[in-house]
Amino acid sequence: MPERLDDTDLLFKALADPSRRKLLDLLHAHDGQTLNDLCEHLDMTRQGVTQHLGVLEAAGLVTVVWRGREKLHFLNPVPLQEIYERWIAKFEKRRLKALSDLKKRLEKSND
Amino acid sequence: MPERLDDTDLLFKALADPSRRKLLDLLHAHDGQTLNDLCEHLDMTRQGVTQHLGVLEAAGLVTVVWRGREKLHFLNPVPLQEIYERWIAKFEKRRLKALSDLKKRLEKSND
DNA sequence: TTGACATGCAAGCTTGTTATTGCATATAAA
DNA sequence: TTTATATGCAATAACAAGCTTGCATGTCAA
Repeated sequence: MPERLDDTDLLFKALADPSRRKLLDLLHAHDGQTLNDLCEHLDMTRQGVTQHLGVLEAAGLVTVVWRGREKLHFLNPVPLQEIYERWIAKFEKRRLKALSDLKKRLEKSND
Repeated sequence: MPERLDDTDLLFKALADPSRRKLLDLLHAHDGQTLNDLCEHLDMTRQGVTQHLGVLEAAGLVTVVWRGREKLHFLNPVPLQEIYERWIAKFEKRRLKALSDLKKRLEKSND
């Protein structure tokens, strides 16, 4: 049976591939591109790109709107914000504390 | 031949596994734990945990110090900060702009 | 209504990842 | 110096990921 993946896993796995990160950059540069637009910048078949976009969609990083026979892709940065809060800000506090402890130690050693 | 991975790739791939994220949380809760300490919280063999820690080390997220026959593990949050700057702050600006555009549109529609 | 275009769906190949088992080595403790 | 502890290294098996090829479908334009 296929393993059930939670949202965090979908998100980090989506980001763990250079082609997908490139797609995010492409959409950041110009939102609302069609599949064909995006394909022109990646060195793989259209079907490969489709699969990557599917992963980004499943992770909630990309939203799709159909216009006739064209599929327009839009970036959704909200999940990135969630990563920040859960996985960066939390660990950042520790880093800042370490710096401040170091500072205190240095000041103390100057006594 | 094995594909050469850049730093960003090592970092995101390191984060793309729930066991490794759990290890980061464990070290965040209590830094400097030995391999055996960490093993007690994961449902896999010691060797499995060793391999995960190797991935975290390669990504620069964990640093190791030997004390006799014990291996102590320390968290390094600096690479997370780099992710923030390159992959979150950048996209966050777009999100804030979208919100501000929405606000302007709403204000306009109230005229 | 025909042909070109934009895309979907699915099978299959190749490679990478995760975890295991088995054995080896170095350090500490009895 | 023997035994237990903490760990490393390597081969392998099971599974997942990435990409391709081939064909199908819906939409637009002449």
